Amino acid sequence: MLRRADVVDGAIALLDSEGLDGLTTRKLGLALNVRGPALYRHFPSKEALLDAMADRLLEAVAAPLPARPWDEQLSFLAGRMRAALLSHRDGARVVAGTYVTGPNTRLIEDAIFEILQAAEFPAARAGWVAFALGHYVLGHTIEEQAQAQLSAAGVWQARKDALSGRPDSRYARTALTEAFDADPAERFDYGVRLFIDGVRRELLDAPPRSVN
Amino acid sequence: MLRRADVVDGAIALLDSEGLDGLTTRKLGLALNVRGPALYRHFPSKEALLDAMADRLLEAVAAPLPARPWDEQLSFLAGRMRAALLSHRDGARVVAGTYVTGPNTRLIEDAIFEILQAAEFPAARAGWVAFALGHYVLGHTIEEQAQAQLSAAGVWQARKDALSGRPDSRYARTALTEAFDADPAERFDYGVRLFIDGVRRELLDAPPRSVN
DNA sequence: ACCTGAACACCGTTCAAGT
DNA sequence: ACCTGAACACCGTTCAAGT
Repeated sequence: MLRRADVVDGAIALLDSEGLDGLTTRKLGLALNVRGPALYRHFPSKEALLDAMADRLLEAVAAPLPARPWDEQLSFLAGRMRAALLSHRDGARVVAGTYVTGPNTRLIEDAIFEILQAAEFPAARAGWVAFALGHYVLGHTIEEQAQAQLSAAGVWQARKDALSGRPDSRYARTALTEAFDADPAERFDYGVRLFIDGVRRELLDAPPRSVN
Repeated sequence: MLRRADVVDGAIALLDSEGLDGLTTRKLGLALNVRGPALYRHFPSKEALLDAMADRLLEAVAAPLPARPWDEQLSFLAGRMRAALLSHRDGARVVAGTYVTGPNTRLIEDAIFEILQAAEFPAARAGWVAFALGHYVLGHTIEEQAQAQLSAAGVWQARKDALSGRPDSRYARTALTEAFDADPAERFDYGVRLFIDGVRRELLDAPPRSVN
């Protein structure tokens, strides 16, 4: 008998082999030794299945954090989110497609709030920080996976080639080649660091009156 | 006779009325007084059309910037990107779907490089800054539009209601309600500011040796 | 209770044929 | 040169019928 969790797991496995555009109810049914319509016992629509997949993809992110200073924890968590979204083909697009609101999203938000609270960051802005960080991670991973698809074809190299024969300034050429050739993980961490530096400055600007 | 630019414009108009999922070659054909297959004279595939739409959506962002300090210019540009992606239904998803590489993307990148060069920001990291900012904007607008869809249904309100009856900490509840109720534009600008503060710190840490 | 077969109303894309 | 009609190989989803 088919269990709901098996459907989600099977869907994520099929995502890896077929990609998001190749993920159909018929193929998923066959992979689970069932016919497509049987899936509708567990999910009212394919969209609902995608929602469940998105939450499943974020599961590992909600694990407990090592004890560290707040800035390292935030950076660590961002890295974990990125790793989770990249761990399956089109993972970022799956999560971006649904407005994420599953249980794991809440757990991750709570983790960020605990970090910020420990750092004595104002509660009124903690949600803004959590959203901003999440949006950065989402945007970055979407583009990383899109770029990976294009690299598989030759499009990426073609764009790099077009670069060298351009009338751009030396500054622009340096900026672009350094960005294209960089290790994506390093480029990602750099953005996280800029962001966290901004958070730190916010802490210094409006120091919490912890002595009251 | 059908011109390529008319197809792109018609597709964006249809995007507003039907949404990305309702944008089909058949409907677009009819809206242009033609049958679906006629579109293949101008685009080798629907994906190629979506690429052209993405570039078209970013057109307004590439306009010249007012003379201002670098940080205001960066913030202004980010706001313009956001406005462009939000100006049509599912605009962010259209841009996220394609790995953006059209002419307007290049113009926007160049604009950022000019801003950073004027601020004497190191060329080797300018591309990283441009990408990071773009990824934040993309992630934010995707979620903004997804949230807007859910608001149209009642899902958003439902989640807010679920919030009040939760055993969360006071800190988490404050953080979440402040994030949900905030003006999205303000929340967006806050994230941009964190980010720009990080860029500013980078400038102070490794000051360019402009006097050589 | 759980699943299937057949059907409905669609898709993107191809291509011979029309004008 | 530009477009259409018809067709191909699919989709998500519904639902009566099977077991």
